[in-house]
Amino acid sequence: MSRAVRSSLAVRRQAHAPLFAALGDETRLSLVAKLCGGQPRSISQLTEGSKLTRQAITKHLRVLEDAEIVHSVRTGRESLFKFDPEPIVEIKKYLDLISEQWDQTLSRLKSFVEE
Amino acid sequence: MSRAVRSSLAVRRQAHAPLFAALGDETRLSLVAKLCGGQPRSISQLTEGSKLTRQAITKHLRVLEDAEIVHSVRTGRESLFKFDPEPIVEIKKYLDLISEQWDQTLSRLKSFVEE
DNA sequence: CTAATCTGCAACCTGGAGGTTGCGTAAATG
DNA sequence: CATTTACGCAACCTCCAGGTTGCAGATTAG
Repeated sequence: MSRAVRSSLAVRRQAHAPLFAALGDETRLSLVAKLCGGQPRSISQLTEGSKLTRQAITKHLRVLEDAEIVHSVRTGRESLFKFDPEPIVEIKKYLDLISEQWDQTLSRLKSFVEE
Repeated sequence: MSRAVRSSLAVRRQAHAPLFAALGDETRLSLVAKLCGGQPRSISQLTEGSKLTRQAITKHLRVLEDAEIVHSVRTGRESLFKFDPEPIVEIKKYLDLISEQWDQTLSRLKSFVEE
């Protein structure tokens, strides 16, 4: 493991854990799935069809908003939530670092066995 | 949003939420970072340098093991934990579905504006 | 054999996540 | 203007995640 990769994993850990946590809930994944379709939706719309209360959905949306996976804009009496892809990209980069580190290990192991 | 993509997001949601949740903790991300280096380590080794108790680390390892991000093998008096890359790959695929859905939206929006 | 090491199990504690209900207010509707 | 709709705030509840301590058993070391 190179020092560069290890430090990348360390430095970004604190920043990324809350992102994973925000996605670590079935209800919130459902909200993300609805919103990444592109069309901004109000809280009431997002509550439709759910077994949960509007307030519960609101709390989940706030969690996603804190993680910046979603942004809200108040328009009139309703607040519209829209998807922001940037944190998803960031998380994928982090996972790529892990995979990369693992692949390097495998290739080292392979060359070791081949000697 | 095509029906195929939407159903993929729905079907896999229940399976993926626990995976994200398992990664949604700084301590566990730290453990993953150590183990994806390739070398299997014992609980005591993984506890070294941490401010937490061995028992706390053990609990975190069990969470990672339930998510199959890590596997343990008891050898003698110590149990060795090793990294398993498969769930990480699975998570990346899921994030790719979300990104793909978002990109499709953008391209539709773009062609709409260009008309 | 004895002592040190590594672990598992169980009890216990605490804070916060996830959920509900109730109420008040602003905005759209008719 | 009266009513419905959409929302925010606050209090409250329950449960479990995350952490600790204590103890006992198995394994290794000297």
